[in-house]
Amino acid sequence: MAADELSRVFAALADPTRRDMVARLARRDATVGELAEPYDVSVQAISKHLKVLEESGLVSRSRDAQRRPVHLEAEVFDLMTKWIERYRREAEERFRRLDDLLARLDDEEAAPGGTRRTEQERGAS
Amino acid sequence: MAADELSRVFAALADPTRRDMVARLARRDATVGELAEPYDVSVQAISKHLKVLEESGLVSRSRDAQRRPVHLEAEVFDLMTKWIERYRREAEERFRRLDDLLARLDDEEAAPGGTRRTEQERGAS
DNA sequence: GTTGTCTTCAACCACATGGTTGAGGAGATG
DNA sequence: CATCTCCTCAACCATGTGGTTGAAGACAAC
Repeated sequence: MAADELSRVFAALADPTRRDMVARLARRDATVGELAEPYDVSVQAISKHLKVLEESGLVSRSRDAQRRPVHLEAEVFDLMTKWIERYRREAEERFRRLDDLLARLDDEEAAPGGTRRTEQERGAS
Repeated sequence: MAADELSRVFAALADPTRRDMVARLARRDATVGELAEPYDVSVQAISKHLKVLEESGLVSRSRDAQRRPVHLEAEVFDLMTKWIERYRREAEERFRRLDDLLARLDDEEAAPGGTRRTEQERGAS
């Protein structure tokens, strides 16, 4: 998997177990044992998932005796939403421009100037 | 990788080449060849990336002679943003409540009733 | 100091992923 | 028909990922 942060964050959330852990951590911090409890896998497997989440920046760990409380770092979400929203916006603007174009073609069709375009050619759905 | 759609979408975007393709497709549709041109990998590799994007629902392909124009399906972005925003909101509300709690503790400290909490115990950063 | 609890490290395994090359399908064009 | 272009399929390879078990580190508690 690529090394840049955005890739690590997307990859970290591309696993249902890790997404569920993040969902639970949004409500409250938790220890590794608490996090592992609901799932039918070893604690070591959860420890590995946490390592992935930590390396993506989604999660941080402190220390409390033998325990390692896990805390969600929600700011990292911004990285993703900024990326997504940027291209969603571009795609939507482009779609809007296409709407304008189709509307203009409709006008031409209704108006004097002879247009050769048919409903068919424009791909009526 | 897990089979559910959200996992597939996150996984699809966890690769810089695929993210770049999505970014370019936000501006305009493109053929496989056009998409492959900027990258230093084989066309077959790009074809594989497109398969991943298509199976995640981020992209659709039509047909134009031998060409297979690729189109971005931006609605899928909503799946992700909804997931992200839900837990970001929960985490923020929780943070806000913590702020309230700390403010209330400050009040108690300043007011009559003897509280045992010290600045230390609350973990002043 | 020994024991017990929480967690991680290491080695291993099965399988997915991203890349390669080579062959071939689908269609336009000579 | 022959050929060229655009694209995908198949086989292969190296590496990454998610899981396992066993050992061990860090700390509390007896």
